[in-house]
Amino acid sequence: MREIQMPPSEAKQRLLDAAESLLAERGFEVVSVRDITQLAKANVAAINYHFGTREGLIAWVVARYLPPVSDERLARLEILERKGGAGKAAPVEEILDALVRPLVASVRKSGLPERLACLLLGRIFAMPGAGLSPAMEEQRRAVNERFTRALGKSLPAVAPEELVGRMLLVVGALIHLLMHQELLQQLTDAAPTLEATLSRFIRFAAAGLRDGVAPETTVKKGPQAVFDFG
Amino acid sequence: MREIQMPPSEAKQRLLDAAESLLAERGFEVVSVRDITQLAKANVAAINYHFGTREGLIAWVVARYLPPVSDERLARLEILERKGGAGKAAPVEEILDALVRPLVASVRKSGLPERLACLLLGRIFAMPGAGLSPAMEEQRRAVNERFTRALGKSLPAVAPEELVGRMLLVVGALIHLLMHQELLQQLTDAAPTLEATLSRFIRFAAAGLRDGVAPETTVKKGPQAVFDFG
DNA sequence: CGCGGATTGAATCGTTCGTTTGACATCCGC
DNA sequence: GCGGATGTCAAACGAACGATTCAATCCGCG
Repeated sequence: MREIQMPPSEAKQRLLDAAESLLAERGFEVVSVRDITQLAKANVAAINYHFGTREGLIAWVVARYLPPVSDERLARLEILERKGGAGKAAPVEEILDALVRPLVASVRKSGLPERLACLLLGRIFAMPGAGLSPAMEEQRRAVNERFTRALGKSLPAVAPEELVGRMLLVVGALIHLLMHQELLQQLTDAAPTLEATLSRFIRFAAAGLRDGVAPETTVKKGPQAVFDFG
Repeated sequence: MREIQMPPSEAKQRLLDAAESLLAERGFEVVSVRDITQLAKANVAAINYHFGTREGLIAWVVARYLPPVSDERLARLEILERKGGAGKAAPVEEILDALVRPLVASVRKSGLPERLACLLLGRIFAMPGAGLSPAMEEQRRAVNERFTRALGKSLPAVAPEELVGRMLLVVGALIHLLMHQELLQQLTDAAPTLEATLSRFIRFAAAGLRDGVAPETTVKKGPQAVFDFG
């Protein structure tokens, strides 16, 4: 046939990249292996060769995004707690910052357009119990538990069950924000940056978490923006 | 053949009920017409006969849930505003109550178990731009706009774009709550009622929406933003 | 050079998808 | 009773799905 051939196994990378884009754009359930191979300019068999099954490829995509975010979240939280010393509880805003800032790091690091990267992260966090590998599932659970405990220390006046209930709302708000951030840019005239949007999320979530607790019993962060990169 | 035959077009109702359960449990994208007809003990062709297409059936299911909720939401909001009189703005909590109470009414009215009904509502509100008919889409948009304006009157100190951003978070928290309410029942020992959970949502959302506002502030003019959250 | 593992390609597997067909059953106004 | 709506049924349609096969090709290494 005399056809030139691609360098070995760049196809694997192309498949991962193509899968990333398509899964982000359309969702995990409606993207077919043929969609992916077509965008990646690869053969249908390549997916099964490199990743075993379609689910295997999806697991690879998730594994490229979720663990770095989880690790950095935990690392930031640990730094935060160390900084405060033994008895001190960190301000709610800073804990939420540790939860959220790894997301923008992940978005920037990925080669994807900001919109797609946010969509992908949103979809990953929105699919608990459906498709995530047990390891990823456990990791996500551990991070949630860790942050809930940390917030509990900063909000001793909030009963543990109440805190869990509020955290469910916090996580939901964050997921929805990630998946529909684009709406903000067409609803408002100006196009807010991702940092500004997440900063608003932090203020909103902190206010919600703190609801009903007397001001003096909570460690508060100053009024300055959490996300001031520039 | 001598086969008994079902009463005329009870099958249509059975198909709707079966579709409701399955769509709630598994999601709109992964339920096949054969899944539905099997649960409904009906023939595969019945779906196309009664609803035209698979999407037609889904539209019927959505049309059974969404419009009543939207109508009652608007009705409650109107009562609220009438009650307050011309210049008075309603309390934030009462506006949020008008937003969520129709949900529990819909859950109770539906024949579905509470868990499934909440799941279905959550999935409906979570799929903006994907699958909803233009009429439903517009209805949802109108409700969002209406409530955002009402909240803007009660929170004149919050800039309109800021309010839109916060509403995105409110809606996200509500959707996530509807879809993962079950988690609360296994994370906490006690099983909170739907009303209690939604009441917590109201307090949380009100606190988040009110963040940073002094008790009394000046009234600002709202812009002509189009309101469309998920 | 030639061997061998790694990778790709075209073709095809069996399955499931949504939809359609046409025969058959039931009901109702005439 | 008869005939046309109204439903239901088994069967089949073409298309798309994930996965597999197997020969062809590439590349490092002897």
